[in-house]
Amino acid sequence: MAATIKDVAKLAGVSTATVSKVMNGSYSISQRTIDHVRRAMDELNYHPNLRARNFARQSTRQVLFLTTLGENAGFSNPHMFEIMSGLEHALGNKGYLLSVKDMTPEQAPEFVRDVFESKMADGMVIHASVISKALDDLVKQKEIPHIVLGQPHFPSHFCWLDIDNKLAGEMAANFLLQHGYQSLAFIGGTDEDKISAHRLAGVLSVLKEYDVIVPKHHLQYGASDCESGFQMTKQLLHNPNLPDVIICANNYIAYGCVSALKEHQMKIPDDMGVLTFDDYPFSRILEPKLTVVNIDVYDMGIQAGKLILNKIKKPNLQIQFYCTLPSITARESTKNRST
Amino acid sequence: MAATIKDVAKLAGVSTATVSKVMNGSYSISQRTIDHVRRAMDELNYHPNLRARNFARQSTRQVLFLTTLGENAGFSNPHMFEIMSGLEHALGNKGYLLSVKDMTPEQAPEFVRDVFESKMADGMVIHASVISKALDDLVKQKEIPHIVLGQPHFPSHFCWLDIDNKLAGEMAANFLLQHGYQSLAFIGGTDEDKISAHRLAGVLSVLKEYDVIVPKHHLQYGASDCESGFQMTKQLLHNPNLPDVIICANNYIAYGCVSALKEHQMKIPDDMGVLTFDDYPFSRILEPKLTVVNIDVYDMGIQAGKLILNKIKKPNLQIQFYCTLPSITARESTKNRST
DNA sequence: CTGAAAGCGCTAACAT
DNA sequence: ATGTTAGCGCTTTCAG
Repeated sequence: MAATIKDVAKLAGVSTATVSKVMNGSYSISQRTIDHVRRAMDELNYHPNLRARNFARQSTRQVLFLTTLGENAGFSNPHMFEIMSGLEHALGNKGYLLSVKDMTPEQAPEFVRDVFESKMADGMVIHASVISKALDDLVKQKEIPHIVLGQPHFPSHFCWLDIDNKLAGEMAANFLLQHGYQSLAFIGGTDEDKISAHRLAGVLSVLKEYDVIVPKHHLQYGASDCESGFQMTKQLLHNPNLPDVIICANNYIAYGCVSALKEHQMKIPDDMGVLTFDDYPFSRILEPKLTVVNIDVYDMGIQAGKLILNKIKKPNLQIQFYCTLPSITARESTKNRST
Repeated sequence: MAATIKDVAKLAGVSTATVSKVMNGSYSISQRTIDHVRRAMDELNYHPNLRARNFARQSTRQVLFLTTLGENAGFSNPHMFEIMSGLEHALGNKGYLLSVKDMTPEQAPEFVRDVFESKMADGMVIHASVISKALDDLVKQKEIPHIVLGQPHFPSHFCWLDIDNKLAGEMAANFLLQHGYQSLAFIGGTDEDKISAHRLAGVLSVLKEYDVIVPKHHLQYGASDCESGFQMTKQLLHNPNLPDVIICANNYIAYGCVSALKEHQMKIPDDMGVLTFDDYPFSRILEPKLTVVNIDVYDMGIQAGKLILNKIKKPNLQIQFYCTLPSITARESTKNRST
């Protein structure tokens, strides 16, 4: 049987209260006693029982990550796991443990309520894929410490965190203009693809600022996959009025775009520049390697961890965040044309 | 303040023991009482305090997943997260919660010991990337319920679970021979890459069985990346004695292989067949789509979950497992030559 | 600076 | 079929 606080107390010749104080760093204990207790703990190889501690403290030092974890999630959504890694690090650093729970939006309200009432976790990080109006009501009413990953697509009281895709679009456009590109095209998802839409909005806002006119056909919309990227690029090339660079809403579209350009014997970046968002999964492997506006999802996880810990400490903290700065990685698919 | 078991007992006019029995499905309670208690629970919106329950039960219904979660892990090792998804599902189904903890091999022994002594979790799933001889000793001595994901590269007492890469190699070779291929080449990693080595061993064992001779230069070894795949393929093509199919140890090598074949104007599958292992990340996207021997890592997670739950129930269960059957997905990069 | 003792909320053995 | 009660191991208040 493992040693308990009583054993330590007995061996050290003090009370259990004193042992507890030593463990928790109370100031009112003499160095002498501290040493005694420490020695006793070592000797007995004492490890405090966390279950008892959690119970007594009424806190588990545990944060729950709620998300949809379908089969193939590891491959189709590595970003989520990257966020999770960051989250774990931020929590682990502060002695908190991260737990993961697969969930549908339908199950979420009941589960969240249960977790909260049963004190299973001190706080929750909720992926936007499982939120709902019902969850919003619950979370607000019970004042449940939480952070939502991803901007909710409906008005809500959630405290959330997201990537600034519009800013990413702005950075892309600014970068290209500064490098002497004058005619930008954008191929991306339809309006349902909010990420693509935000990136495009950022691009357009910069172009407008600089009074750059964008011909209608320089904006192509389609599905967010390779095939669609291929088709959209062909559409673009069909019109004699060519852009000098194509901005692809994501890596899959970029893959199709590069294929189409190659088929048309166009050299990248000499005949056409290519820029995309997100450094995954093709941008580093494609020939030529692509210039990207990258988003640091790992850092997003860290931020989420810090936020939820804050929320746990000060539950009345009321924030709605929008953050993580994108960064540009210039590679071979663009060049400096201004020189 | 949330309702406790006492409140429920009082309202239902029974003892707390009875309420507890109702919750835990004891058979010796009359339907009448059950109904009363249930009603009282609903009325008070009672949720049992898990911290108290864990404490009383001396179990947390929680399994810890220990792994190295470096920055970029989500992108570089999606398989691990896919396993994790399967694991979560297997555990969640049985009412267990999965927690995740980043860890170095150096930290692992102390942490594992701590988890075990402190009863923080009922069992652990340990990724092979964090195991060590020290951990093996500890786990054996303390009889800690665990499953290691991945075959240890040293003699140990661990209970582990892995993909049968040798079998995957055998399946690849059998598949190709059955489809009329007669001269197989293999390009893969050096001996350090155990996965590649096992796959090759499987291939060779089948070829030996059928008395197929493999010319030395049909086996190429290099790094496990695209560039190396490219180079190894060029080496292969350099010799006039060409194989009719190239088996690539993994997707990255396959990517380089396909690039090299294209550069040499070789048509796939007409001039040369290509087969690879693992359906990620290029095999479904490359032109042509690749025939693969796939490994169901999600299922591996499920198996791991079932195993660890078994171990938790019956700690003296002594097994060393080797499992998850590979499966073949035939696509465009191979054809049937026997007709 | 230290100790006694009262919980924390639930479970389970035992008694009825 | 149901109730009594003794823990589970630690924290924390209050008294000394």
